[in-house]
Amino acid sequence: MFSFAGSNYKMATSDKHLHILHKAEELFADKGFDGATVRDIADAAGVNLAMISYYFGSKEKLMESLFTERMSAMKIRVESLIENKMLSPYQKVETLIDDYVSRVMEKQSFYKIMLCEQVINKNVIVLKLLKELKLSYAKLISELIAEGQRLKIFKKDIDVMLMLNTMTGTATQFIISKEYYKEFNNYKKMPAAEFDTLIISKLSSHIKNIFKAILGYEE
Amino acid sequence: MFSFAGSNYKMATSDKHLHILHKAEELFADKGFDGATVRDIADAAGVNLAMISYYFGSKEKLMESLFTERMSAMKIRVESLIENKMLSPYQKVETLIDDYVSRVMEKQSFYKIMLCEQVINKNVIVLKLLKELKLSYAKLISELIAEGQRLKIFKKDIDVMLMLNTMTGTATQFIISKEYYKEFNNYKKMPAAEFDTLIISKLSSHIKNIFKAILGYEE
DNA sequence: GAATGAATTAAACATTTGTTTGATAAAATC
DNA sequence: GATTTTATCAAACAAATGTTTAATTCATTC
Repeated sequence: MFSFAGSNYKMATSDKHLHILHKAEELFADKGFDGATVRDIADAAGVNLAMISYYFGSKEKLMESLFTERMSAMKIRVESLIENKMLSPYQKVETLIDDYVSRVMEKQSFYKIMLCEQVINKNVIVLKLLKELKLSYAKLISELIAEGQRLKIFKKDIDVMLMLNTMTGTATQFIISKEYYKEFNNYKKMPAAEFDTLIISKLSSHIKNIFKAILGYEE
Repeated sequence: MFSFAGSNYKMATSDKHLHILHKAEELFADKGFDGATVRDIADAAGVNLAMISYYFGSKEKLMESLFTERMSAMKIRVESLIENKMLSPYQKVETLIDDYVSRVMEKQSFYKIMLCEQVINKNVIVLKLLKELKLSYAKLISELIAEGQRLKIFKKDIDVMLMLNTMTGTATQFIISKEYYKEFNNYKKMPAAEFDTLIISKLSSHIKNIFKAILGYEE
């Protein structure tokens, strides 16, 4: 029996696997990898302490599992977008931004973890996954930009990685200073869900404007 | 006697205080607050383990001391810039960006720590300092922008905090993905110091261009 | 329905953690 | 120069940590 959301019911092993993973994700985001103890995670997931080692091998490997799970999904989405023949280069850029912003807002916990892991650089497997994602991402976008440059709709001499830094930086910076934003702009009484949709559109159009300026694109 | 940089010489108490603080800063940036142990810090600073508690009271208070020391300097610099009557609003914006970028690059360790602390939000005193800085910063810049708007050199309806997010986000995102940037742009053979000065000017002009677009400013 | 394998458990394990102690050395004060 | 205060140290402390154990329950297979 497995206690979850108040009621008890059986859960497939792979589901339980995921359930633990996502509870760990929340705790890692709130307390950091070293701050969240295996006991915290086991309690939050409603499983016995020993199950963490039993399922994942170790706390470190649990973190690696989380990264593998979350990051495999990301890469596919970007690649399929780039390969879409129906969209112009600028439409691809816009879709990319929309996609990125909504994904960051939806998976805030994971993006917080990514941020800390990039600072600390301890787990070599996580590091490798991050590097792989980052470089392949930059490469894909580079080709996209180059295509736009051939079509003379984008400026020459664009620092792609700096541009991407601005997108990821703006979005991740936002999730860690969300509360200050609320307070400063008097959004404190607004329901959380409403605020989130509002901010997704604000962030998206903000970044799109920036990208237009960087790319020298005019519609 | 106090061992430092290979040789032994006496050091004033307040200097030793600072010396420990800055060694701790490096370790917190590399390993995170929970990852860096008091023993690590004592070893790195070349002092006895017990001296940390003796000087600072606790590991947490050591962190708070670090924040108090580093952040008091920041606020003063911004305020004196804003009050400078010799500069036009846009010149102030440019100086602000130059100032911010070079400070982030110069104090990379501390900005890494700030990033993680904002994610984790554990130490209430650190949290309070961060909030205070962030809001007072946004307020000052808001007034500066409003002045530019009165003079009709800046656009209306500017989301100041989102704009600042872009500046801080781009810069901090850069310091945590510096190595990828080097690799992607084939800067790997360049000496570290040369790369740093290069990147300061690149980052500054990048952010200035973005701000020009956001503010609708033309020279 | 007995036998096999997987899942779950409470307890124990060895380290590591931040902090304190009590003794000693150095410096400052009178 | 004696006394008081401050600084330093090795050792000890209790609590917390990730992991393992060995027993037990559950599910599946024959």
